[in-house]
This record gives sequence, C-alpha cells and structure tokens, in this order.
Amino acid sequence: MAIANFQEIDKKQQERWEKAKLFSAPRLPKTGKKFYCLDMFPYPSGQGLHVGHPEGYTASDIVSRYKRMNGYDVLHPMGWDAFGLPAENYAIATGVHPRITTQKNIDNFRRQIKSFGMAYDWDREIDTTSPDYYKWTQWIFLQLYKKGLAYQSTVPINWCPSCKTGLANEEVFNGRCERCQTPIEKKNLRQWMLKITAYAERLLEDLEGLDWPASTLMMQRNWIGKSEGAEVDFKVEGKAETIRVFTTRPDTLFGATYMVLAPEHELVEKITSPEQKAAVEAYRKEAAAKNEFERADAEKEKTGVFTGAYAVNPLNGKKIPVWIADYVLTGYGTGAIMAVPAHDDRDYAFAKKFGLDIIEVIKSEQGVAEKAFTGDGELINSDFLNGMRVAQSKAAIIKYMQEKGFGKAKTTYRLRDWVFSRQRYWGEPIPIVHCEKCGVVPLPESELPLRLPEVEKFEPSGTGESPLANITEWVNTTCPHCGGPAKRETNTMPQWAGSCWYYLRYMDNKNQNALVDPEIEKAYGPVDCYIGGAEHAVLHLLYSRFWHKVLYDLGVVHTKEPYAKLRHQGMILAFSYRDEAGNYHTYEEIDFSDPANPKLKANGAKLTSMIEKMSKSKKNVINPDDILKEYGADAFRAYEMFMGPFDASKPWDMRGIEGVSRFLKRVYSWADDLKVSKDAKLPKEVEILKHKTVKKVSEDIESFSFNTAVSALMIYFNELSKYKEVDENSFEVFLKLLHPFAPHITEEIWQNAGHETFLLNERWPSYNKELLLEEQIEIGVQINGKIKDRVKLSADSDKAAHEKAALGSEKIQNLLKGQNIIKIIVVPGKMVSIVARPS
RNA sequence: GGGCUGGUGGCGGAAUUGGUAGACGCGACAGACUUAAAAUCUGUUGAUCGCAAGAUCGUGGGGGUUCGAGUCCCCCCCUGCCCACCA
Repeated sequence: MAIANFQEIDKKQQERWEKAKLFSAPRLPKTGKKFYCLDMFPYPSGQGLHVGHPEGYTASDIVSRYKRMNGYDVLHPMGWDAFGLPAENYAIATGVHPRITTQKNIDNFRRQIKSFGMAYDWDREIDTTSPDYYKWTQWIFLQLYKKGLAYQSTVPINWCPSCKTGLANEEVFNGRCERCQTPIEKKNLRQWMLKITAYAERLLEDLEGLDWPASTLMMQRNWIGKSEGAEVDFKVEGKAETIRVFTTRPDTLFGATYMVLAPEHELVEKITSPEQKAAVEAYRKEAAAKNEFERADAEKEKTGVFTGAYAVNPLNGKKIPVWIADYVLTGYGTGAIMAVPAHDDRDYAFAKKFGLDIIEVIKSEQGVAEKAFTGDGELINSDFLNGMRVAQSKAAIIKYMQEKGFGKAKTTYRLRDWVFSRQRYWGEPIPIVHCEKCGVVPLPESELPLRLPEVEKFEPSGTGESPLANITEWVNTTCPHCGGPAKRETNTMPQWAGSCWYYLRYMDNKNQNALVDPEIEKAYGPVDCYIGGAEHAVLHLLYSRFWHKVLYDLGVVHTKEPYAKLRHQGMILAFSYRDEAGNYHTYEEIDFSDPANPKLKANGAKLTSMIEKMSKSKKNVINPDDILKEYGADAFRAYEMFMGPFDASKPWDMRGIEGVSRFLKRVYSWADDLKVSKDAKLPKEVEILKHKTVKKVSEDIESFSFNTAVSALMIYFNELSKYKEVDENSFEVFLKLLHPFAPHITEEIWQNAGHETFLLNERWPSYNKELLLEEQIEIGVQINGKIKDRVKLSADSDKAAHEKAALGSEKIQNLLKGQNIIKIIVVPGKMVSIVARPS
C-alpha cells in the first residue's frame, strides 16, 4: 500500500494543469452554454491569505468545475483590488513605495491561491492599480462626469482626523472610522460627488429579479430607504419665510402642535426672535460640537430650544411654536419636521419634556395618555378627515394640499450621494483639470490613463489636500480646452472605484481600445454566480450596481444587473482557550486528550474554550500555509466545505480536519490497491447508492450545500471501499463526484489508472431515476403517534403495500390486540400511522 | 430601541412540503496489529432505568394545533450580526 505524499501530488497535478492551460476560457463561449463564476477579488494585504478567503474560493471552484464537467464554457478569473490605505500607511511608516509593497503582496497571494489548485484562468488576471486597468476606471469617471453624475460640492464631510481623509457615510460606523476606529469629525471640503441618488429608484426596483440572499436584499432596500409621504409648506407668522417639511404621515396634520428645525437649518437665523437669539445660538454651538455618535444616540434625552417664532398650520390657521432640536437631521427630508406628538414616539418624548400640546387625531384603545400611538385607526379631531382610516386620509389630504397649493406627494430616499474623492496618494487620479479660464475641464479620453506620478512623501497634507498637491510639475499643466495654464485635480478615487466594474474587465482584460468588447460582454455577461462576504451587502454591491446601470445606459453592457446570483460565505471563527487568569493559549500548549476538559501541557491549568473571531491576541489564528504543509490542498478544501453550512459562521477545529484528511488518505490507498475490471459486479444496493450519491452531490452543489455533499461522498465511499474489485463505472463515477472537492488526489488516481486526459474534461455522471425506486427502504410504523416498529419495503411501493407491510408486523399486531383501528395514514416512503382506540 | 439570523449529543453539524431526530465527521471507550507507542483497522457511543428483552424521556423554556411538531401558531428567555432619533 502506497502512502500518499499530498504535497507532491498537489505540485505535480498543478503543473500538469498549468501546462495544459486547462482552465483557460475561450474568447467567446463555444458550446452555447456559458457560466461566469466570480469571486470577490481580495485586497492583497501584507498578512497573506487567512483561512476565510479559501472558503469562498473553494466554493466557487467546486461550482466552476461542476459546471465545466456539465459541458459549460466556464469563465472563472481572479485578480487584485490593490489600491487602498494599508499599503499607503505602510509607505508613510517605512518610505517603501506602495507599488512595491502591493506587488510583493500580490505575488504572495497568487502563490497561496495557486497552492489550493483553484481552476482560475490566470491569463485573465487583473490588478486595479495597473495603468492598463485604471485607464478604464478613469474612462468611466469621464462618462459619469459627462452625464452630470459627477459633480463638485463643498460639503460637510465625515473627516477622520487620524486617516486625514474624508469618508463616505458607508464607511462610518457608530460615528467612528471604519478602518481606524477614530471618532469622526465634520469638516467642510471640496469634494467630488457621484449622484447615486439619481438611480435610487432603479437600484431599488431591479432588486426584484435577483437571486440574492434575502437578508442582503433587505439591507439594500433599507439602505436606499424609500419613503413615501408629502411635503407641506408652513408659513412663518409675521415673516416672509416658509418652512417646508417632509412627513410620511400627512394624515396627522391636524395633530401638529409644534415644528422642529435641525439646528443647522438655514432658516433658523432668519426666524429667531431677538429674545431667543442667545439661547438659540448657544444650542447651535453645542450641537455642532457634538460628534455624530453623540447626536445619533437615540436613547439620550431629547434637547431643544424655542426660536420664538410661530408657524401657521395651513389647514386650520392655528399658531404652533417653532423649535430647533438635534433629533432632526439636516441630511434627511427637508431638515424640518412638523411634530405630531400624539402619533410619533420622538415627538411625544420631546413634547412631554417641554410641556407642548398633544392632540390625538387617530382613535385607539390605549389613547395617548401614556405614549404615542403609531398604529392604524380612525381619524378624529381632523375636520373633513374624520372617520377615515389612515391610508384613505393620506390620499385625501394630499389631494387637498395639492389643490390648495401648500403641499404635495413626495418620495424621499435615505440614500445619499456618494463622496467619491479621497485626499490620498494610492488611488486612481481623477482625470480632471481646473483651468483659470474654462473652469473644470475633463481630460480627453486620448490622454488616458492619467498616470499616478512618483512622490517622495506619502503623508496627506492634513489640510484636505492629497500628497499629489506637492508635485508641482505634475499639478501644473495646460488646459486641454484653451491651452492656458491649469492645475490637475489632486484628489484620488476611493478604493471602491476599481471594484465597481472589474467583473467586466476579466472578460476581455487585454483590450486596449475598449473597456470590454461588446460582443464578448454579450456572450459572457452577466456574472452567473458571485461569491463573497456579506460585509459588502451595502457598500461594494450597491456602488457596483450603480456603475453597471450607468454603463447600461451608455450601451456598454446589455443587462440591467451585474450579478444574477449571489451567495455569501460565513465567517470562519476559531476555538480559543483561556485559563482562569484570563490568558489565552496556543493550540500547541493544549493537551486535547480530554476534550471536555482540555489541560495545559505546561501547568495543568483548567481551560475554558470559546468560539471567537481569529485574532493574534487570542492566539487562535490559523495560517493556510501551515495547514497545506501538513494536510495538502485537498484536505484543506474538503474540510472548509465540510465544516458546516456555507453561509454560516463556523469554527475551525484543528481536530476536525483530521477526519477529512483520513477520508482522503483512505480513498487514495483504496484506489492504489484496487482492481478495476469489466466483469466486477457490485451488489444492487451499492449500485443504487451510487445513483443516489450522484443525485445528492449534484443537487447539493447547485444549492451550495457542500457540507452534505462531502458527507454523501463519505457514505458512498464507506460502502464502496469494502470491495477490492469494482467495475469501471463505479470507480469513475466516484472519482468524478469527488473531483471538484479534491481535485489533486482524484486527478492523481485518474492518471494512475492509465488516463492521460483530465477529469475536468470528463462528463459529470448522471443517475437513473427508475433505479432509485427499487431501493429497499425502512419506514416507521406509528400507533397513536408513537413509533412502535419499522418495516422494510421497496421505495416504489404503493399505499396499500405500505399498509400491508405495517399491519403484517408481528409487533404491531400484538399491540393492536383489543384495539379498534380508527384510521390509517400512509405517507409513502416515510411512514404508516395507525390511530387506534381500545374496543 | 428597530430589523435579520440562530438556539438540536461531550464537540462541528444532519433532518424536501409537518412524517423514523441525532446522517457524516470529531472526540471518547473497547478490541486487533505492535516489544511499545504512533498510525491503521474493527466495534460501541443522546439521557435515564434494566442482566436482558425493552421501557421512559429527549431539539432554549411554557402553552397550543395535529394521527404525528426540531419544523406551524401564541407567550417568554438567550446568542450572533446589521442598523440605530430617517420625520
């Protein structure tokens, strides 16, 4: 019996595949059946791959190989999302140019990914930092600019004082910078913005036809945040000003007892009375000093100040006071609200605190003495709306307002325009010049790519300008329009830019004349299956859909959506072990002989195990290189798939991989000793099991149930391995089914069996439905809902046969003595349930 | 506070539309092989009672619907993730 050296097999087969260019996709699909299977490409960090990366890559690899064996032309590429802060921060700290670090990291990532034997077409590799690539990122920016979708604006942006750059709303979490956790400040800066809001409705509507996880669709919907309501104008008493508010509850207009403006609202100064001026000023200052996080804390007590002004309710002419309060946000709606304390929780809390009126306008059992009522009900105290329900009165009041001219139906979105510029070096230069005479002038397309110039210092200036601003010979240029002196834009694009459209470039990555050849795009687009982490549910996936729609409008792509099917891999966690003193211990220090109570080898201390995220401080980080060295690529791949459901977060268990590794070793040594002959005939049950396994594995791959697919393969092998001599078909079917999960070892066995072909070019096995019906199955027999016996019959038995078999059981007959059978329920293939009562 | 997940043996996890709970793997125990150990192979392994046949209990807790509930309904507890004053 040969002992497999998996590392050697991995290397040998990978070299064979590479030499044969086995994974290269044709320029155009030849078969008429194409499958584009895409992984979210990684940021090549200095730490190298972690075990989470290969989880998604293995899944996409299995799907790709499966589709290929089913006769598809499969496009399965890989590349690098290589602009970004870590390389730049590293440059600031060490002076090493980001290009050098990035190249080194890419080489390391490529080496690691190749070591897993992934079926990528490496000729299609892309790198977002290559001028050949970012030429087209810049080209898309120019198209956005021409369509009026890119504009400059001086906006109070989220400013990270540590990264010294502006951040998009999407990059701010709990008022802190997503990357460095520093609390965000507000800073006014000139920024490039992308008008993603112009596409809000389409981004929302087109979610409809996507095969995406429901939770991701939900998050996108919430992020776009469509809300239908009305805008209503309130006159300010004794002034010319009008306050416009947005409300989703125009039906409660008769219940409006005060108004609130955001502290930053432009009308505040104009309407504030002299007596209130000091208080208002003080409050505005206070609000400005608070950071986003403090202001957004919904739990805190409401604060606010009366402006001294009154507005007039346009329905009944009633005077209501105008306040300012920071629970009203500038960025949403109109930055002003009509407050209906009876039917809004926040308004209620505010009114209670400041002793403002509460007028009930919707009837409810509970009333509004204790808290606001936000449900549906009948309108009261509302003149011509009385007696209507909420929906009906909304329509009626909007119609009335439109007739009278003080309000109208209005849809708002939570989605904001995208702050698209960064004050950074390591990003795509924005292809714009600022001319003294002509103003903003886009570069002609012929001047692309606009290359990133060399700099000596990578620090952002901290004043809001990027390091590029210091390179005068680059900044100073001539205007492409008038030829006069001009300055280049020194902002660069955010990291998201390159990943917005990369799936298109893989299709045609060497094209010098177009982003992608339209013929090729038509043939390969859209992405049929997209795999990556759920953390991109609203960032990358929304931006990318936005750009795709713009490209669709330009005729560059032929589908409305870029990614037809999307699946997320779960996060891989790890067991960590902590002793009573709170110190973490590495796996090497732990004696696992008693798993219920692992002991430290060193001192025998009692440990508690926890499932946590991998982190150095918890000493539970798993390095893929180490695993590969010990177990080989196939065991790694198969274990990652076997651990648990693909989309669930699950812990890496150092002992768990042993099982899969043993399985593969057994497969190898069994095949090594095996006699494959034409005459060998396996028992019928084994033959049926083969067909069952083909069905199960095929269906499981389609549904991303890789864990149960591996399990089915183990079950089949446990049976098959009892035989030293098998027929050719059984042997080959098993190898083919296992191949996507463990490509190296199966290819090795295939080759050892005398084949010079590759398994990937073999056809995926099919199964015989009729044969499955001949299986002998065991069904349960219940009496009054309790299982009392089990009987065997063939899978195609009819109901009568089920009943006969159940009543034929001696045990059942004994139990039924002295009982009257009231009813017999037969579920074919599952069970027979007998309802009986004592006679 | 809101939304979305999930809660099944010592552990990771299986279980179409309600239909034999615990597949598969790990670990553990016993045995074989070995001078010995590792590796490998074979068997056992939800709990309780029992010599056994077998019985009873059992999917976070409590109720309900049903011949039958991990799965459906109501109430409650807990975990994880996301969002967080969105008018």
